[in-house]
Amino acid sequence: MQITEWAQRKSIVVMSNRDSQCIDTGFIATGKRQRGNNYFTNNEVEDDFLNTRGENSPISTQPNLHFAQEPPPIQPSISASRREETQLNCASIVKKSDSAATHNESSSLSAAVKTFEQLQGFSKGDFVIAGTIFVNNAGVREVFLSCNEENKAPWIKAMIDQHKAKQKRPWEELEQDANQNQPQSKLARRISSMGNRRKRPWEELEQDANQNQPQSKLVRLISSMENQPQSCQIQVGMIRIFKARSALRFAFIMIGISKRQYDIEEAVPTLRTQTLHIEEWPAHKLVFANQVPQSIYTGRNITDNDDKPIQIQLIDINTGRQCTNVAGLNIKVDIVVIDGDLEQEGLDSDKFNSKIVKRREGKRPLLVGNTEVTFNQQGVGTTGDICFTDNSSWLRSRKFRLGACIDSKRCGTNIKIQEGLSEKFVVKDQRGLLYEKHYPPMLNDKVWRLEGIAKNGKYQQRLKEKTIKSVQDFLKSLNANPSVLKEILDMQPNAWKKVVKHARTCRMEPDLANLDNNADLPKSPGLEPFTPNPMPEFQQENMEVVMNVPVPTVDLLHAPEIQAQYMVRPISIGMGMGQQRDPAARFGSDQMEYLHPISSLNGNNGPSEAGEEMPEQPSAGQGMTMENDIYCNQGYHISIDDYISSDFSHMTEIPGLEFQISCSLPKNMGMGNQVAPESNTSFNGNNEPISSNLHADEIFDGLSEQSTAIPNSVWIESYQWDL
DNA sequence: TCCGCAACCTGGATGTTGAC
DNA sequence: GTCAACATCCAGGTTGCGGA
Repeated sequence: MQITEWAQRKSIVVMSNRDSQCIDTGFIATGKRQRGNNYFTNNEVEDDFLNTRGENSPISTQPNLHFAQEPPPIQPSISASRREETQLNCASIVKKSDSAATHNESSSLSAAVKTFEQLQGFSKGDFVIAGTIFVNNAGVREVFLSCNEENKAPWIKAMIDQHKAKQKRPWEELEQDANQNQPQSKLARRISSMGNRRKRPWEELEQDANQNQPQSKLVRLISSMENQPQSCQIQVGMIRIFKARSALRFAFIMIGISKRQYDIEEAVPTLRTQTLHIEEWPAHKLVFANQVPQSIYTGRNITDNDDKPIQIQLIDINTGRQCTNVAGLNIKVDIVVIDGDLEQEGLDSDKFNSKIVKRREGKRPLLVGNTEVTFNQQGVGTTGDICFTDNSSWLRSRKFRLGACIDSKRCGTNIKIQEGLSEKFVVKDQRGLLYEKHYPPMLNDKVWRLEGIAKNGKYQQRLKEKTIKSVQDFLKSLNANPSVLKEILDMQPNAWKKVVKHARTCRMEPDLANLDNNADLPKSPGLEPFTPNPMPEFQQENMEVVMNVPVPTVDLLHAPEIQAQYMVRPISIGMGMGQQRDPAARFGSDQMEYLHPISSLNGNNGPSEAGEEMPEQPSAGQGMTMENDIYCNQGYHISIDDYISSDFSHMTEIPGLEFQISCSLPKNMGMGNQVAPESNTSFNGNNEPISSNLHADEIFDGLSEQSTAIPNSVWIESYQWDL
């Protein structure tokens, strides 16, 4: 069945002035046929068509392909009740259509119409339409909707008005003034400079899309309306909704339905009719089964996030299931490089082929190695050793995708299989490994492995002058006196927070001493996040105030008998309103019921239920984890994860909430003289509540600043445990 | 192959301007 | 006065190129 034939039968011009491919066609909405009028239901439309054909057309199995024998007649004005009825019917039709759609929902005609309704404020009930959807090489979908004569004119007018309203920009009038030799206003100068500035990526994209349009959309719209021969009674309205940085770009074209028969090609010689064959719909598609890393280095084998080979599966589009028995098919899949700006949505062979990235001039083939994949009997193909020889920065998208396609001729099959695309990723020059940041950083990493500190950059030089060369040095300085370190770096506040946060994720490994400090390979990217061992037993009688810094880390290195994993987490955090360590005495009996321990890392915040019992305080010999030692007033608590990430923002929004933060360490953990005992602190100052949006770092700064002023307002604990 | 240099790109911070 | 949009500045990140 051809659209041309269908259109001629229905006196509908299906048109496109671009190189577009039809991807969907059918009736979007019709009314219900009743005695005395000529509304059609979807099924009736299909029945009519089949009856006309007198045979079981393959189209009957194709969703969204429902053609009526006769074109919808002129529709009388729709009453409110009729409109509601129609809309209900339409919803049913669309739902049915959607459920049976054999291709991506976002590519379907009904999805386009839904979008159109939302953006333009029209209802399907306002018009009786047939429709078809095309996608051109630029990835823009064009939806052709036909409506009845009666509603056509007001619809077009409304579309134009809305389009004008959207296009109107405040400076346009001033720009016009400037063109008329009026003295330039500041705004006009700004407009002028805007014209010279570098275009933003989405503007370039828009420009590309517009290059397919020799005239503005509105000009074309009006022009086409004026120039169409009366005999055709064709009115064309067009609005392009362009959404920057989004693949959802629809161009809506409304075409009228003529009551008369006419020669389509003669009447509209510049328009091209589209052909759709049922055989063109692919039944299977290739899918990348595992995820390609977001960044890949040249010269490195392409594997997934788990360092396993990339796998490709053959999927039945209709069922969505994997084809597990392909033994009889001689299928070989080629792996190619695709421009990252190609989207899965509306993917077809032409678009796929047009986006294959070739090598740059003078360069080696972009992808080297075994780029041919053979399916096993389970329908899974596995890539061999393949790697990139060139980075992806020279593309506008700056990203590649891997593409999987099948050469039908070479495979000796007529089966059409939709090409597959991986997620987009960046391919970096392998030299990038030389300055890659480490997540998490290691203590013996150079300090420029931290975010915000460039190799040989300004900050590294400043730190170097103060003999801060490694992450370990950085953390030492941070713990001893963060304000001094902050002063040395003299960073922007956000940059400072960023580098501190990154440094605090520092991870230590048992074989630390054996690591090569200058090794440039990424350090164990797949390592699991640090998990502390169970804490040893406390010996409360050995309590000793030792420090005030939030993250006891560096000096612990001098206690080799202590396992590293104790070092990167705070041992205890106290949050409260007073000095006593006994929460009951500290908060008073009236608040006791709201106090509760942090017994897990689930991050729950908020008042606990009344009546919850106070936890027992740690005592000698009692197994206790640090999570059990975090309190605050008003029934809120802070999780260890929050502490690690230094994010107290949700806490500081609580009026009246006061912080008191302290950390304690076993006294034999080698803190030595790094922290002066007199710097033991609290952060409730003069018992004034903290109500501003303080970041953890600011809290810590406050700790230092206020420590000497309130020497006795301390709630710090220390325990010793047997190691 | 490694390294240094320089140019360019990118993103965040900040200031300016006009609309409301 | 506030907010949004935009330009400008700045520093880190990335990459091409040439020399050792």
